[in-house]
Formats: sequence, structure tokens, C-alpha cells
Amino acid sequence: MKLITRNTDYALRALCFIAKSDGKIIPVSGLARELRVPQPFLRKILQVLSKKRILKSLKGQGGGFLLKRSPVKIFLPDIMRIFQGKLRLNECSLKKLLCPEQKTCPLRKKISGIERYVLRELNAISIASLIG
Amino acid sequence: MKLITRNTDYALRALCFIAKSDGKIIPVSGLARELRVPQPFLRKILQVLSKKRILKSLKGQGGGFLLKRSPVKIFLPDIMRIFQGKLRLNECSLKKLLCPEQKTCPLRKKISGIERYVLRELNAISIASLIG
DNA sequence: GACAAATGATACAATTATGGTATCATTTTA
DNA sequence: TAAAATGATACCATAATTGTATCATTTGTC
Repeated sequence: MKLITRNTDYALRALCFIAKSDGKIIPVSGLARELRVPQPFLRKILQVLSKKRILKSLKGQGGGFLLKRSPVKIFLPDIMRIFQGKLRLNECSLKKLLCPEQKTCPLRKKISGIERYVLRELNAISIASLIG
Repeated sequence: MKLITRNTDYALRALCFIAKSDGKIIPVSGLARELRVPQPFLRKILQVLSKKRILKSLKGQGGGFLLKRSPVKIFLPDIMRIFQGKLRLNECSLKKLLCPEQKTCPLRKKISGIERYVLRELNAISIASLIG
């Protein structure tokens, strides 16, 4: 029932570190040492962030990663969605099987309310607010 | 990021059905037909509920399951804990590895707040409230 | 008493999600 | 040209979830 998985967590730490580095180009090698995360795994994560246009990458010697947007404009759900897919606390466990009370299921209704609250709260957390 | 796993969900449906049956003894066979859930799996789930003293069981022909407590006194977290373990949205993904900012980690603080809210809300959901 | 219908206990298997490694190709700078 | 970086991608390991299978025991009914 974890809200945040490990790769999201690593991604957040990396983003925070890069954000604090104030424009310097950060290579994976340095980041991995700093965060004590396995370098190949971290590398994969940063590549994904790069493809998703959260980071900008520079190849070649002296290359590495930079933020592509201001840390004020990167929010938790942006990152969570990348690594964890849709943010839904509430999917009916009977996927395509028909739930007899699909429309009116009282449990779904109650959990939907909780979901809305959680998303609102998460949307208020930016990288900037984590390092501030 | 599902809040409720499949076996919890099945358990809840079963409890609701039994609660609505008003004291009648319900065998797994009937329940499985009714809920369209694989009977052996449902059986395992009910056995667990029985061991955890949510249900009472009667063996032998004509046997089955009954609620052991009033549906007003069975709450979502009771069932979730049985099938999903501790209710924590917030575990640090670096389990025993040392997180350098264990105490002050700003992300943990924010998520703790969300967790408290979610638990409060879940604690307000009883089986009775689901069938009411 | 025998049989059928139920649960108790428990071991095993399949599937999926998560976490992680390995490797080759390409780019860039010194 | 070599070294240091990312891009792309395929593969592997582990754990959690979702089940199945089986044998033992209890109990009511004929």
C-alpha cells in the first residue's frame, strides 16, 4: 500500500539534488555516489525523466543532466505518474469482470472521496517545496 | 498504488453479503456463486477471517459462516490489516539502508499528514455503512 | 453406520509488479 | 583517438499477489 515506490523515490531525491546544484551539469556517476543508489538503476531512471522532459541531458564527456523546468513547476504527481502509472487508489479489483453494482458501489464512492483528497495534497508538493 | 487489494475486496463483499443475510449460515459454495469469485480462493479468505475472529464457522453438513461481531463494529482497516499488513502509505523505500535525512526528510513529513487523514477516513467505514 | 456436505490446515503454482543488471551504440570533449 | 558521458533495449531476480490442490476433520441425514 505504498504511495511512493522506490524508483519514484530515487527520482525525487535525484531531482532535489539537481535542483539544489543550481544549474550545474550533474552526471549519473556523481549522483549515484551522492545518493548511494546503484548507478545503473539510477541511470535508467534519469533517462526516463529525460525522455519525459523533466530533465535535459547532455551527452559526451562533461555531460550529464539538468532540470528542464523550474523546481517550482515539478509536482509529485508528475513524477509518480511516470513511474507508477495512473494515480488511482480506487480501481475496482474485478477489472473487466463485471461488478454487479458498478455504478453504485458504495465502497468505490467512499474511496473516491479519499482519492480526491490525496491527489489534491500531492499536487501541492513541488520539488521546490521539498528542498525549501 | 491500490489502496485495497483483491482479497480484501473479496473479503468485504463476502462480509457485506453475510451481513445482509441476517443471521443465516452461509456456506462458501453459495457465496462463491453469488459473488462470482473462485470458490477455493474465497474459501481461503473466509478461513482467514474465521481465524481472525471476524467470522464464526460451523463445520459439517449445513455448516458455513456467520458474522462474529455486529457489522457496525467491523471497520475497513480491520480487514485491510488482515490481508495487507500494516497500513502505512509512508514507508521509506530505503528500508534498513540509512536514509541520510531520516529524521527530517520533508517528503516523509508531508506524506505522514496524508496518511493520517486516509486512516481517519477508512476508520469511519464499517460493513454496516457499506450495506446501509 | 455410511455418506455427503461442509470447514481446517497447508503446501504448491502462476502471474504480475518491482527492482535491478548488462550491453552495445552514439555523442562530445580534450 | 580515447575517455566519459547518455540513448536504447534486452534481460534477470525477487517479492507480492492471486490463486489451486489435497488431505484431514466435523456434523447432519438417511
